[in-house]
Amino acid sequence: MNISDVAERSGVPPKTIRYYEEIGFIKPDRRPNGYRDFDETDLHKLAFIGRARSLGFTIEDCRTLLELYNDKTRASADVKRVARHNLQEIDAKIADLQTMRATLSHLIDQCAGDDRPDCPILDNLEQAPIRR
Amino acid sequence: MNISDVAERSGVPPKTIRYYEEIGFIKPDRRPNGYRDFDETDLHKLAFIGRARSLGFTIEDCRTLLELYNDKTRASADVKRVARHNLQEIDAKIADLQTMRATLSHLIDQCAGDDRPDCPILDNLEQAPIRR
DNA sequence: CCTTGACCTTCCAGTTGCTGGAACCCTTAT
DNA sequence: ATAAGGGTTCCAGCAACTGGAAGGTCAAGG
Repeated sequence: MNISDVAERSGVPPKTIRYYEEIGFIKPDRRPNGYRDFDETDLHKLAFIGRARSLGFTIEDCRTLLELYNDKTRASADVKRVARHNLQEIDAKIADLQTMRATLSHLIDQCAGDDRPDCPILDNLEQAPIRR
Repeated sequence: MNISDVAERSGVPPKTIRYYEEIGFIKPDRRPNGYRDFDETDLHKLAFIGRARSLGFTIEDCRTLLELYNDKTRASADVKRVARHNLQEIDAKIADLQTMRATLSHLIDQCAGDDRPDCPILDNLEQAPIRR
């Protein structure tokens, strides 16, 4: 299979596939003309990584998951642990954004939004940043 | 004021302050020995940018906000517009993360998390990625 | 006067996860 | 023969810093 076929079928763009080869996720064969030749296993792996990425797993998470995926004797508990960790990170990001949202939304409500120059948003931004 | 003083008082690390100078946010004086010499205005601007960043404004947003901040005749409506746009982006990110969270959380619930190798999480990851 | 340590400086590289573009080769159809 | 549409490599760049190396400066202590 050529790269554009596997891109279409896996949903991962060619550029990204080359990148995933570069970082060692897949090792497709090469034809005599230098073209990459993908098999069904490559296809599965790419779809797997693509889906994991779209669920917010980092590249390093994917590396771990891919090992577990390749190891047919792994315990589901190991996978669950990685997934739980990812879920925690997602929750932390959501909480962070919701805090931001509350503050900003409050500021927007306070601002008249007219032609006058006085603006509570700018006034508030003069405070020290929120440390994290 | 030296860089570490202004870093402490503004809450923005020295490295980041140098970076902000590089991209033109501030233009502190220089002493004969080459050290940067910050005044109160620099301090205010740095705190302003730091706080805006912590509220999810991008660097480009900050550039716009800084102009509005410097322009004492600006209309508060202009500031409000930038802030509203930022709020929309934050909402979009939250929605995205919540979708991820729901899918992942569902998968985790489905997974026994024991010593056996069968795992609904891995099975599901084999599906095509979520396109966006 | 010398040393020590805490500052400060610049510059280069790395982070994350790709993405765009240039320059070039290969294949297939007309 | 040629043109379109594959494929290849390599280099650069995005955001927004952050770390580290190599070196200059300053104030205090022995």
